[in-house]
Amino acid sequence: MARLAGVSQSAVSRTFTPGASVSPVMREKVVAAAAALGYQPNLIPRIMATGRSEIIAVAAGGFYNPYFTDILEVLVQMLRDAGKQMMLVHTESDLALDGVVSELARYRVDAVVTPLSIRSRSVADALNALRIPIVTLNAGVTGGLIRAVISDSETASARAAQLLCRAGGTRFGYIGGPESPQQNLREQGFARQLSIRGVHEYARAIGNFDYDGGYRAALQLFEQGRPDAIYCMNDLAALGAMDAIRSRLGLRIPEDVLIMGYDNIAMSQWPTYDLSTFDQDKPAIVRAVLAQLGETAPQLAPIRIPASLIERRTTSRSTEVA
Amino acid sequence: MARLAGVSQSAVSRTFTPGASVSPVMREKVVAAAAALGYQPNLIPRIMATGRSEIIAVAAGGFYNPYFTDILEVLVQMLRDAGKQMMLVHTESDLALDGVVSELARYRVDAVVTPLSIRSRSVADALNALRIPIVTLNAGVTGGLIRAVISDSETASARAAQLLCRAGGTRFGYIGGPESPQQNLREQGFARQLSIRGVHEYARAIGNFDYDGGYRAALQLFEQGRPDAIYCMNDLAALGAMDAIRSRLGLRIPEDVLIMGYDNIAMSQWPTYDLSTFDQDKPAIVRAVLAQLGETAPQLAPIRIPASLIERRTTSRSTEVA
DNA sequence: TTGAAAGCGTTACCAC
DNA sequence: GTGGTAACGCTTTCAA
Repeated sequence: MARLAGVSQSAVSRTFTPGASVSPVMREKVVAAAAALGYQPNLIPRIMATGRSEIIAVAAGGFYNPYFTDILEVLVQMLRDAGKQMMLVHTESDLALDGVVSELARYRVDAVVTPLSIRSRSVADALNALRIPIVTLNAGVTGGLIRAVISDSETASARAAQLLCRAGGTRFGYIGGPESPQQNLREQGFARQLSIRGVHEYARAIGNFDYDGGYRAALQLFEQGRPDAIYCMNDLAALGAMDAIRSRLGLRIPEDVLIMGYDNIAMSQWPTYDLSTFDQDKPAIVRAVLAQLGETAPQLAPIRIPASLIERRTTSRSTEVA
Repeated sequence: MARLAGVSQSAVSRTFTPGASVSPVMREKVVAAAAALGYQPNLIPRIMATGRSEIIAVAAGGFYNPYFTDILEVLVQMLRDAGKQMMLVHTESDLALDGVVSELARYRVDAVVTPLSIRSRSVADALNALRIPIVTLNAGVTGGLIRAVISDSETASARAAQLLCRAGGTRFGYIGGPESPQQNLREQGFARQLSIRGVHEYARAIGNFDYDGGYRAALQLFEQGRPDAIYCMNDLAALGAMDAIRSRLGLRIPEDVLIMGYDNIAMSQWPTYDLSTFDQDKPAIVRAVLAQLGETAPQLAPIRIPASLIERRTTSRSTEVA
């Protein structure tokens, strides 16, 4: 009610609306009054009047994975720079997504961003029915209001196969996660490149995206044979695998076993691990997400963000130099 | 406008208000109509009418520290269970807090939760002036609308000194973080217990709460002397210290150096580290925060949540058994 | 450029 | 137990 201190509410509204026409005199009066009263316009009625909240919801889970929390941090910062607020909800599976989104809809959030993969057409349909734009940071079903920004896993994974071969790998292993689009893309990219190079077989084990999963998967891999070059679909699992290989199996890395991950989480560069991996350009990913938030026309294809190879000690076997 | 499908808006409002008096018949009619139209009450006008948003804001930084993201995860889940939403904003320093909170105020958030320590009276005053309840997960200035829920650092740190002595430590070291209330409490608790045990000197080095800080601090510690028992104010720094001690200094843990941390982050139990530490009971902490959100009377003293000792290999020297 | 007035979709209060 | 009606504090449209 800052309008007691000057003129009409229209004037106040206009001074606080970016591109409105107010005379300098008017604006000055209003600003002075606002400062005196410590007045700040309430955003709630604005949302009601305009239908836009400037709130972006993020539905995420897996906070144990530094990759997700890194993305979350970049996202929360860039959203704020873009003048938007973030509402955060915890969601473990895409199956729960439509429930979460419909709840969020009641707050009139402008869009939902999620690292979850939308795995089925039925979930996608339920989501589209809610009429809220969704940007997923994962491969999966898209179309309608669902858009995707993904890491270019196939290209990177082919590169991994290449590097492991060059570094002297001869018996390959792959540690993946539960069935999911990214899991499949990474394994395919890896397998294809291997087969181009004449390697048509490799051991595989499925972990759970986390450290323990990688630890167990590595042991399984060695029950099947004696791989000397392992590609893991994410760093956290790779670190678990490294520990299993070193402490449980008593093998050396990279001398006995080469290993690579994906994500470039902070721990991967700790000297104990010094893991070769692919860096996902988080700012680029988030920028792409923000750009998608502005778009309205259905997306033709997911935006692919290239990942860059980070070579560290786990792939630098001396034979390479020899 | 589900009211086209039955009766008055008051009736609709009542069916969607938990403790309201509606006849089963009425409720049935409304629910049916809502289901048919896919109607869900818009929460924005409700906020405007009631003044309560059921939104709790969280102002946090330091996502690189798993302790914070663990707390965040528990918080986001429990808030939801309590029927509230979380708005997340990134904030590195308490100095920025009043700016952030006043911005949040425009969304009519019910309260702000932050792991940041409110270090000065002037920041506290500025915050109180905004008339928004604040719960900090850290020691510091409280009073007015500012409440605190903290880990009982002093007791735990005394316990650390005790354990390191019993395990055979004779020359002590402490790795802390930048000046902050928790840093001081942990160092004091540790130092006091040492001095009770007749140890009046210890080496100290200041890191930066993170891995690199701990790594460098450990090296500094060993430039000052040759400590054989080190207490770190948090796990992340302890892990950095462990790597420095092992790879750079070539010493063994626990044979040559005992070490302890605080927080019990996931990585501390990885076999490579197997770090003794203090577990902060995150659900208990968050429950206490939620309880504080309901309180209105000024808080007399910060709520202290005990931390429990987790003994692992880094403090189990064989001399202990001897 | 400015002011008046009508909405926005709820809740809250008051009769019935 | 129910319906009517006045807020809530903005934006928007329309005249001046």
